[in-house]
Amino acid sequence: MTSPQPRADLTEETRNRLATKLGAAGLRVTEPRLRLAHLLFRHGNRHVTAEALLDEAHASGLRVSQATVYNTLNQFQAAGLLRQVQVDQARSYFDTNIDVHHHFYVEGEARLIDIAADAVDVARLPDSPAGYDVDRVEVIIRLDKSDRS
Amino acid sequence: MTSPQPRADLTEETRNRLATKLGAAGLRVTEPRLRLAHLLFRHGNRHVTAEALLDEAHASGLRVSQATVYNTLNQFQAAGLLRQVQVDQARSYFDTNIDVHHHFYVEGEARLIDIAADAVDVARLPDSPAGYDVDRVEVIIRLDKSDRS
DNA sequence: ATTAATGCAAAATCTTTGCACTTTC
DNA sequence: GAAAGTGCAAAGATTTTGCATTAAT
Repeated sequence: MTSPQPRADLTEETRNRLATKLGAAGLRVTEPRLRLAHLLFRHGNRHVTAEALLDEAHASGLRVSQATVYNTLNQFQAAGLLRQVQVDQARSYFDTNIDVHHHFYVEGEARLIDIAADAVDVARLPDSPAGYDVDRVEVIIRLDKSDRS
Repeated sequence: MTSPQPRADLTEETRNRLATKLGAAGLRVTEPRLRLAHLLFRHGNRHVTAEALLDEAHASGLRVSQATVYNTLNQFQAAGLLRQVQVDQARSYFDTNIDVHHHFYVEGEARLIDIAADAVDVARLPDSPAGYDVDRVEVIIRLDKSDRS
């Protein structure tokens, strides 16, 4: 029998890396944040809802409250570690990919798929209304299941 | 003194036009729907939240319930008379412009501005994942108030 | 020591729903 | 008169908040 691994693969090295990341973002390094950050960032880019992250945290043995998950997601977003994607009126999605890019979205499946920035060419943009600047341009390609004939 | 106008400028002619529109969309012609449709469609394109429409209805002397406003907006949307725009996790916006077009959005001001389809050039799109078709392409240009230096 | 983070439960928002009654077709 | 719409209030769902306790700087 191997011994239980309450902290999964959160090694000292990973902890240090994440602690640096949090520190650089101006966030205090706490155990819940470290472990949530680990869940979020360990495996490439992903899209996550608050509920999904809470479930995942619990499944991984992390006892964290709903409030902390919401606070953490919002703080990470404010700190630029996550991006919020608005595709569904019901839930918010958080994207660990903070580079400029776009999304496919399949309604009904609640599934987001990243599109690399250079895969879409937004050639021309209208002038912004006077007094306003472009913050960012979001392209969402809404998909339907194709019904073959 | 002129007599009160409980139905504002909802003339017989307008009622007939709207009744035809509802009928063509497969919706029964009822007084609340007719009056809400009038508020929505009388003055060019607009963006409206359920709350705003309810307030407007009450201000115009129409006694409708919140439930009816939500039902009506959802039915109009399902019937293709309105388009729902997802820009804010908090509230849903309904757009009376059902043609292909895009939006500016100013967060914090809860303001949507239409962009004509031909003012944006989405030159290249990635292939959709296998088994899925493009329903529609949505471009949202998020704006910030420009701070002059 | 100060300041911030966390948990818990309650509150706040927006939206939907159940059901009795009314209206449309 | 059958089917659908409406109002009312209650329920649902997601997200936020207040406050006491705990942890980080």
